[in-house]
Amino acid sequence: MNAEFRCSCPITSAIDMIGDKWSLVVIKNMLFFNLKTFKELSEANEKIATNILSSRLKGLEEKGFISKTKPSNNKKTNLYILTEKGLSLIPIIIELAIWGDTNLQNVHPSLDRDNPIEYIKLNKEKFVGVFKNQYLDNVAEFTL
Amino acid sequence: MNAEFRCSCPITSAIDMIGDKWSLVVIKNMLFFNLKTFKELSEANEKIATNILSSRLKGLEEKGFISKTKPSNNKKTNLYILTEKGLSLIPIIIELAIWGDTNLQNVHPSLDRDNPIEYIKLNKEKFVGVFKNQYLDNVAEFTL
DNA sequence: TTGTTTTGCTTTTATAATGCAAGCAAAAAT
DNA sequence: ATTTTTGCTTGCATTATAAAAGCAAAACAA
Repeated sequence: MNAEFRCSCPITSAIDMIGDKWSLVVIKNMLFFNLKTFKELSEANEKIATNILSSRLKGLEEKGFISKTKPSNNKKTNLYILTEKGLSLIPIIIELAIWGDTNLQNVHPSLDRDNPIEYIKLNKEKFVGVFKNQYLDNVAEFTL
Repeated sequence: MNAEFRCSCPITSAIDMIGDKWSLVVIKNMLFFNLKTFKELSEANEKIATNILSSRLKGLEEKGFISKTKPSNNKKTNLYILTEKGLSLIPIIIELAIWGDTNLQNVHPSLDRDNPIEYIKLNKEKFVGVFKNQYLDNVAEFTL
């Protein structure tokens, strides 16, 4: 996962940065399911291999999307928290959610539909803020 | 590029569908630069290898994002045209453009900035329609 | 009409990304 | 003091991407 850029196009460059198979999935699991530890992330539905998770967490930290901290009461467990830069990806993730929800039901019958996407469509901008604040609330104790 | 799905999450499933290194790049070049032939697509800035382009065009056609036609006056050249399903990816592509434009300048000094992204940010929904209509105008002669 | 290009690929071989299984040390729990 | 958990790493298999060459049919130029 080398972050070289193929050309000067911002779209292609965004894909070069976060367009691998796992980066956005990890960030989504942190954002929507409040997963924070290696264990939690490795047990998410997507079943990422631990060596890949390890290398993605390293990469995401180097690129500034997440920060790694230890909780005061535990010397083993690391907490991975989204930074502002990580949260800046919310609009992309929301568009992926909407697109998947509206376009994939036919080819993917078991796709989750018990989600609030119909509401999100009505006011995307608002929900970008909602998800961001929800996340910041959730991690507030670790970022003070 | 197998379109199997890792889980039932619409975000992860969207990435499974269009999250490889090239699919969105090819679609972007069709959409914004009106590239339509194998030759034109292979000569775009990203310099995709012809074997990869070939396999992506096949995959995108199978998945319904593009359609392949021959112009009436030429028996050799194929024209690849975005379908409605292909055009449904515009919101994702626009978010990638905005994100890349606002977040990548520091790490990618030669990033294009002579683009209308500042305007697009002001009214994303509108520009989704603008780009779609612009494209449909451009390919009208081939889709009648 | 006979070369010569062009187009749209395929084939081959190399490298990089991802996946799977096992292993392992430090910390935490019992 | 022993077992379990956590957060990884290592080794190897598989898949995806890349680079280069080749090639037949169509289009073009002479």
